[in-house]
Amino acid sequence: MDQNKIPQATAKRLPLYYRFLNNLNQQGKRRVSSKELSEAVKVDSATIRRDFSYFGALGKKGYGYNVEYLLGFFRSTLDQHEVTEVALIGAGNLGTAFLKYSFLKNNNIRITKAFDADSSKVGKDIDGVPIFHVSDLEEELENIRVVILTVPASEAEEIAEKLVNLGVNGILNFTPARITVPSHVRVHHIDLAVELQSLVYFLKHYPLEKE
Amino acid sequence: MDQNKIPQATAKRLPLYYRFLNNLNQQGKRRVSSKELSEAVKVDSATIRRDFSYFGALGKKGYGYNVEYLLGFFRSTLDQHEVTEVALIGAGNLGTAFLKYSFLKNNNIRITKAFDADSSKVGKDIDGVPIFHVSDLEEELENIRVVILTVPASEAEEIAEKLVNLGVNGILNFTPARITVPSHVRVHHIDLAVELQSLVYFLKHYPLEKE
DNA sequence: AAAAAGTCGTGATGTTTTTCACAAATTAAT
DNA sequence: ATTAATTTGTGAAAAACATCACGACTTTTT
Repeated sequence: MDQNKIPQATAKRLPLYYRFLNNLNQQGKRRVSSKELSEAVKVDSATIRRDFSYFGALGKKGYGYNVEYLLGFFRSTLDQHEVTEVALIGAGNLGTAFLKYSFLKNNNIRITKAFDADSSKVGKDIDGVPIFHVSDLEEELENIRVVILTVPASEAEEIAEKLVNLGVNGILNFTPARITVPSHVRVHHIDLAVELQSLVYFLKHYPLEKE
Repeated sequence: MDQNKIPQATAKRLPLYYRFLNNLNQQGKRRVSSKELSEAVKVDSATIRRDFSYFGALGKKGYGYNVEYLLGFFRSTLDQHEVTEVALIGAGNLGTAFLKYSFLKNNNIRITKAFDADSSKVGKDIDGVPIFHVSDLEEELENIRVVILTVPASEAEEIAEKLVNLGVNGILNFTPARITVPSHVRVHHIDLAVELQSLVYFLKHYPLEKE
């Protein structure tokens, strides 16, 4: 579609840069160097310059980057001019955390509908997001193409299949189940237990320098 | 300390393998091939074989891997014989999700204490984990070395510093703040907003094959 | 006006990770 | 017994990613 030349590793960092540039801009900062950015987002400054360079020469030698210009550039690169609607499936603790998570208000992604299997939650809303019953997915999902999946692991596979049939092509999967989907659907897994266990493993087996 | 030869990418996948082997074992399965594993955890089978090979020849040609043997091997590699105590700082929605997250019961990591700034929560417990006030960190944290940080972003930096002073050397940071810590402290960032935004970006710019 | 300091963009290099592809070994089928 | 089908473990190649280091240009200081 676009420039498929941008490395995936770079693409993953773009939202991070974008958020930090927003912060800088709100603080009234006019310019920023790759070194400052590096300290803030904890990414090597050469990596940052390289990342930016995939989009052309965005900076000025001896000066750095103009915050407003860079912000505008990333805003359009990240399609922040249009709203992306997202649905949340599973309004348990984790799901609720997402619905109340104010950092999503920094950008143009909106969770507009939530679904749950618990009838007692249906009809209510959390932070303004209405909750529907999962059996109403077909009628209510409409043209939403991205969902956050925070259901119990045992439900994941079945619900994922239903979602795909309804046209979803992006799933942010927080369940430990590695769901199987057709090749045109993208799934990003965030596996909380794995993250924690892996941190513990690194601590024991990859000791860091004591300063 | 150990074999620092194991690539980090491999180390990150170990807990995933471990969990899946546990499932297989509970299902009574005796043998498994890298191909089956691959389909289940969505990692290329050659990568799995390579990963395993760092630990020696664990399988048998023409046969595959013995589930019980492999499980036992990973159990000790991942130090599952001893319990790792973890504290949770910030018992909001996200923190509560962790406390109730049963998948941590599959392994030997235990969240034993939670802390929050909200006095009305202090003294209660969530799923058996007692909640203390953050001002009592010094007395209560004791010899816990790993924490899950689910506080508001504005508090992150200050609390992280306090934690480090109390001897913490591993932080699983769910706040959008990129905290600054001494070099002997390991921080893994999980940035929910970035993950969601990055998924949306990939969907728009890296279209997948239609089958 | 000149010198010093700062900073980008990028060629080149180094590192890490993934993947291919196949000999060797084992199991299963005939 | 023989043949066919599996499957590992790994050398080698490829791909992806990060970092170094420096010329070129800009800003700041003297």
